[in-house]
Amino acid sequence: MAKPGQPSRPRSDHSGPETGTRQALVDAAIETLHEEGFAGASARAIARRAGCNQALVFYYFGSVVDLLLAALDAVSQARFVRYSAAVEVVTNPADLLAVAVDVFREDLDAGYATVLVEMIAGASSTPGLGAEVARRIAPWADFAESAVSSALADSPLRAMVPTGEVAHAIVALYLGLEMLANLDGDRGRATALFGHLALLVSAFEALSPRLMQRENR
Amino acid sequence: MAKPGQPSRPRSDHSGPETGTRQALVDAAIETLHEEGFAGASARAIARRAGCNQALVFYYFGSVVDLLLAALDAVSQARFVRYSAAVEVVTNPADLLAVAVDVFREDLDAGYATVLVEMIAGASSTPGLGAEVARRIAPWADFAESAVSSALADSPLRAMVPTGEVAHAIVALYLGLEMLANLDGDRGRATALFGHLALLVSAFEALSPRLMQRENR
DNA sequence: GTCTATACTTGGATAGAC
DNA sequence: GTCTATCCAAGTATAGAC
Repeated sequence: MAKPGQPSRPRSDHSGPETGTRQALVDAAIETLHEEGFAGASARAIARRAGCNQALVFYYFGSVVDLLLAALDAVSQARFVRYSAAVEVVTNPADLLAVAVDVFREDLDAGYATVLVEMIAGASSTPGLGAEVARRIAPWADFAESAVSSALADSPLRAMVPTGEVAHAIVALYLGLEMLANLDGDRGRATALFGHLALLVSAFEALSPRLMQRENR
Repeated sequence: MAKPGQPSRPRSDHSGPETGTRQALVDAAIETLHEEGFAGASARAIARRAGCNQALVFYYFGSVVDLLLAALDAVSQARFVRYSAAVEVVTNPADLLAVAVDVFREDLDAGYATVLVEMIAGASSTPGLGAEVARRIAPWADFAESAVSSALADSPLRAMVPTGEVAHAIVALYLGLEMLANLDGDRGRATALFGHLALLVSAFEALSPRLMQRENR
C-alpha cells in the first residue's frame, strides 16, 4: 500500500515543530482547504501557499488527494493529543462542555474543523476517497464516546444515555456547526449554544435522581 | 440582476412536474451533487446525466455555479412545501420529532440534504458564492425556529428554550448527520438518534413542571 | 530536493450551423 | 432550442536539468 513516490525523508526524529518542505505542504494544504475548500485545493494552489513548486506535491505525496489525506492525518493526530490532555481532568458533563467550547473554538479558528468538513464533503468526487476519510474520522467518534462515558461515569444520567449514538450526534453537530460558522463567518452563534447546553445538562442532572426513579420502575 | 443569458422559456404555466430541458438540468444537478459532490459537478458531468449537451448549461443558466444555485433553490422550495404540510398537524415536541424523522429520511434518500451540504462546503471555492448560499439556507433556519416555537407553544419548556439557537443547532445537526450518513452509507445511524431524542424530550416534558418551579424561583 | 519544461486531460465558456 | 466545433485556462502528472 506504500506508494513508490515516497522519498526517503528525514521525518522529524526530534520532537519540535517540523520546518521542512513536506511539513510546509501539509500546513499549506490545511490552510487551502480552509480558505478555498476541497474544490479549490489544487496542487498549484497549495504549493503557492507553501512557497514552493507545484511538482513537489507529487514528489512528496504522489498525488493531490494523498496530500489532502496527509493533512487530515496531521489534524487528527494533533487534535487527538490536545483533546486527550483537555479531557483528562473532566469528571462530569458540565466540565466536559466547558472544555469542549474552548477546544471547539480553536478548531474553528485554526481551520481544523474545516479540514474534516471539506474532506468529507469532497470525498464523493473521487472513487475510494470516502473509505479513506471514513477510516480517519472514526477515531473522532471513538474519542467523543469515551469522553461522554467518562464524563457520565459518576452521573445517574449514565444508564439512560446511549453513548455511541450521543457520540455520533456530537460529531455531527460539530461538523454542522463548523459548516454554518464558516458560511456566515460567525463563530459566536456556534459557541453560544454550548452555554445553553450546559444549563440544560445541569438542570437535567439536578433532577435526574427523580427521573431515574421513574425510568427504573 | 437578471442575467442576459436567460432565454425566454415556457417556465411551466401548468402545475404538473416540469419535463423540459431546463428542469432536466436542475434535476441532473441535484443528482450530480449527490453522486459526485461539488467538486465533481462540472457542466459536462451534469449534462451527461441530463441527457443533453454541455453547452445548454450555459444557454439556460449562464454558468455552472448559477445552475447549482438553481438546484439549491429548487430543493429549498420543494422541501419547504413538504415541511409545511408535515408540520401543520404538529402541536408538541414528540409529534415534531416523529415527522422530522420521516422527512429527514426522505431528504437523505433523495439527496436533498446532500445538495445543502455540498453547496455550503463548496461555497468557499468561488468568491461570492458563500453569500448566495447563505441567503438560500436562511429560510431553513427560520422554518426550524417556527416549527420549534409552535411545537413548544403549549409546553412549559417554551420559557427556557432559546428557539433561535435551538433552530441553529437543529440545522447544524441535520447537516452533520447527512455528512456522516453519506460518508459511511448508513442512514440508520442518523435516524436511530431521533428515537432516543424523543425519549429524552418526553422524559423532560414529564418533569418540566417541577423544573419550572425551580427555574422561576 | 527543487526547479523548469512539457505532455496530457478536463473544464468553462462562446460562436455558429441547423 | 440543441448541437458541433473550438478556444482558452487550469489542473495532474512526469521527465529531466541543476
